[in-house]
Order: sequence, then C-alpha cells, then structure tokens
Amino acid sequence: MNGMSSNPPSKILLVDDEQDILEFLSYNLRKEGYEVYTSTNGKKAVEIARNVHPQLIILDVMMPDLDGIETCRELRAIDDLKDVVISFLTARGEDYSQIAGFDAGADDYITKPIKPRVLISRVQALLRRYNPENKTNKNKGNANTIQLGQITIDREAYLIIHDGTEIQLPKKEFELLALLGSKPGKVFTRDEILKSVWGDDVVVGDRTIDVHVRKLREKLGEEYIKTVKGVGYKFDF
Amino acid sequence: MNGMSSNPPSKILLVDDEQDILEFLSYNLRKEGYEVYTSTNGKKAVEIARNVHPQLIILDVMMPDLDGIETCRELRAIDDLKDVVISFLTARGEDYSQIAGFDAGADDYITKPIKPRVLISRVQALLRRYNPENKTNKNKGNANTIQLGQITIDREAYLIIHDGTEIQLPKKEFELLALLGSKPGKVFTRDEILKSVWGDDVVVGDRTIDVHVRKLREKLGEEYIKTVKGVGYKFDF
DNA sequence: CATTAACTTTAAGGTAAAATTAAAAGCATT
DNA sequence: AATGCTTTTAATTTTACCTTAAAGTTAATG
Repeated sequence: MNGMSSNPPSKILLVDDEQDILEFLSYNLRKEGYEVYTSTNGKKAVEIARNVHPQLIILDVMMPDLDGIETCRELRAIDDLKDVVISFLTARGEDYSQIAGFDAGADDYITKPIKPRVLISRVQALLRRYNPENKTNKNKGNANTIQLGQITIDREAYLIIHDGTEIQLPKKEFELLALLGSKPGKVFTRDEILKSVWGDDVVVGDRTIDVHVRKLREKLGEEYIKTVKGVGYKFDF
Repeated sequence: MNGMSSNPPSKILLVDDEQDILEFLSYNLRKEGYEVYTSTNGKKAVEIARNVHPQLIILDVMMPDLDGIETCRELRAIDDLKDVVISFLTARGEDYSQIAGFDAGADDYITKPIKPRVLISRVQALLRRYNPENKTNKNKGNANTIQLGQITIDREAYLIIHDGTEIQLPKKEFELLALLGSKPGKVFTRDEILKSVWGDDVVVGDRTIDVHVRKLREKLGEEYIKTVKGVGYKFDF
C-alpha cells in the first residue's frame, strides 16, 4: 500500500475510452491504495476533475469526441487545476516531438502496453513531483518525461531511468538522447543532430557525436541507438 | 487510415488474455482504420468470430483455459470461417517448432514484442495475401512510408518491412529501392538510376548497379525488381 | 548454332565512415 | 589553484559498405 503517503490516499483520475484498459489500470492502482476515479470520455473527465481535485490525471491521447490533448487544454484552463499533474497515455511508437509540440500542458507520457510494476513506479514518481509544499510550480507547460519501454527520459531533471535505475546524464548526452527519443525509429542525420543539440553556429568536429553516442551506449546498453552508416543515428523502439 | 480498402474497413479479432497487450494492439490497428474486436479468452472469441466474421483473427498461443491452438481448431471447424486468416501471437523465444508441428491451421506467426509499424505492415501483408481482391493500395497519411504490396518502404527509418519483417538496408541499396519504388512499373534507365542515386558527377562503372540489384533481390526475393534488357530496371508487385 | 551484347553472379580488395581510446581543453566548485 | 566532471579533439583501429574485376549466364540475331 503506497497510495497513502501519511494520511489521505492520493486521488487519481483515469480517462480512457476503453473500459478494459480502464479496469486494468484502476485495478492495479487501487491495489496500491490509491483512490481511483475513471471516465470513458473527456467531457465527463473534466467534470470529475472539477469535483474531486485529483492529484494526478492520466489521459488517453486517442479518444473519440474530446481527445486527450483537448481535454488536457480544458483542464489546464481551470484555475483550480493549474498544478495537477497530468500524464498522457499513448501507444508506443508515437511521434513525441509532435505531441510535445502541441504543448497542451502534460507532464508525462506513459506508453502502452505497460506492466503493472512500471505503472506503479511511474505514478509514484509523478506524485512525488506534485508535492504541495513545493508551491513554486516548476512543471508548467510542456511534457517533461517520455517513457520508451525500459527507458524513461525526464526532461526536467536531465536524467533517465533505465530498468528502474536512475542515471544522471550530462547535458549534451541527455540532449542527444532526448532528440533521438523524440521520434523513435527516425534516422537523424549528423547535420540534424548538430543543429539541434549544438546549435546552428557552433562548429565541432564530426567525431564528437560518435563519442557521445559511445557514452550513451555505455550507460544504456548497445541495443537502443542504432547506426545507419552514411545516414545517421536512430533510437530503435 | 488504411483499414478501409475502398469502403468497408477490415474487421480484425484480437484474442489475448493480457489486457495491456490487447489494448496496445487494438490502439494501433484502430488508428489505421481497422475495425477491431477483442476477447480475453478463446470461448468468447469463437462466439465473436461467428457473429462478426472478421477477415483476420490474431490469437495468442498461451492462454489459460482454451489456448490459441485449440481455439484455432475450433474456429477452423466452423464452416463459415474456413477462409478467415488466422495468425498466432507468440512470445519471442517460445518454442514454436512444436506449435508449428501441431498444424492447427494458422497462416502466420507474429512474435511479441512487435513494433507498431511492423504490426501494421504485417497485418496489411496478411490481409492482402489472402484477400487478393483487396488490391487498392492507398497510402496512408504518413508521407514517409510507401506501401507496395508486401513491402513497406520507410524513408524516415531507412528500412523496409517485407512480409512484416524489418530489414535494415544500407544507404545505396535503400536509395535504389526507394527510387524504383517511387514509381512502380516504370522502367528506370541506368542513366536515370546513376543520376538519382549516385549524383550527376560521381562516376561508377555500370556493373555497380547490377550488384546492388543483386543485393536487393537477395533480401527481398527475386520477383520484385524486374530487368528490362537494353532499357533498365523496374519495380513490380 | 555461333556470335554478341547485355545482364548476373561471386568474391576480393579498397575505402570512407564510424568506433574506440586516450588525452587535452573547458568549466565549475570548493 | 586544485579537484572533478564534462566536452572536444586527435590518433588509431575496426567495420561495413561499395566498387571492381572476372567469369558465367541469357537472349536476341543472323
């Protein structure tokens, strides 16, 4: 039982159009002691959120009617809910750079399918961030973490969580990984990487990228970043 | 949206006891426009199949109660469902020599975990192979992939998916294939190929193209790239 | 059916690109 | 100014890809 920090259990609102997944998620979260509310559509979700003031809202991106992104906007527009933690729920392989570009104000992406254990740990991490005494609301606006299978990229803390272990990455390494991870599967050319991570003007030698890739592979394992010779690098997911 | 060939979206029945897998698969397939039905057990699956007549059934092999193999047998015993395409879903590393030996009547195996784009392409391949009238080859919105029968060319990832299997191609091979595939049926002369893939200035011998064609044929099969003697090469499917 | 031109096939270097390693150069922090 | 960490460079090795060359095959033509 982890839902109760000291006294009151954390309230979590789940929104997904599929009853099945809703049950799966709520079952696992309730087992941990969380107080779970559910809704199968965005409209109802906004209502519930207004009434119960959950600490965390998990929103499926793809929903008929009012989709996750719109729902998120509406929620963020409500004064009372300004600092609720909101996480999107997406299927793996999505283009996160695009979704992030929407800037709808989510704090996290959780990718499906997700194992109960991983779900719980992500939820815990998100709630830790909520921390009411921390009134300096840092997490405004865009998404701060992206979960790609075994790897979670936390843009706010510049760290990643790999197989449950936190790894603090230096700036450049982190930005390189975040770029590749923003569009899993896409090959980024060296030029694209240089422009995005180093900036238009900065000139560094070609081997610099290689060395950073090496560092990342050392820390994450060899399997995540793939080389496409003559083209560039990609995050394989 | 690719599920709709011309008008009616293809119906797919998914059967897996794990809720999150089910959700992952259905999310991705629905996004492509398929009409997806799900069941967490074999018995209910047979019922659904009887009622909705899906074009494709994807069955997890390992399920409690009525397992995939038995379910498949039952389905095949139903006269109405004789020519439904059935694919097993197995975990990677599972011993499926045994399963294959059972010969329960499946048309394909899909191994978990599977990447979204591979899943989609595999499903398309299956539907196309066994429903030949489904000849309409509408490209989906994703501007970076080209669907050519059993082959998907993904320009972003620099790879192709053939019969649902990813093949990472080297630069030159990929570019050659992408050129030929950009206009299926058209014969590209050697000059056109050289100019487009190698560039105006670069001078390479004529045999170089042949060798790359060979490599592609090795990886894809002989049937896709056709030689038109005295003229050039073309992609056919 | 011999000739020839065009394509196929195979295997062996050559080479450009990437990986690797170590060390130097930067930068904070104390 | 000394320490520890990050970033970049430089030098070397390794790898994968590309090209070529050489021999084999095919198909058209007289």
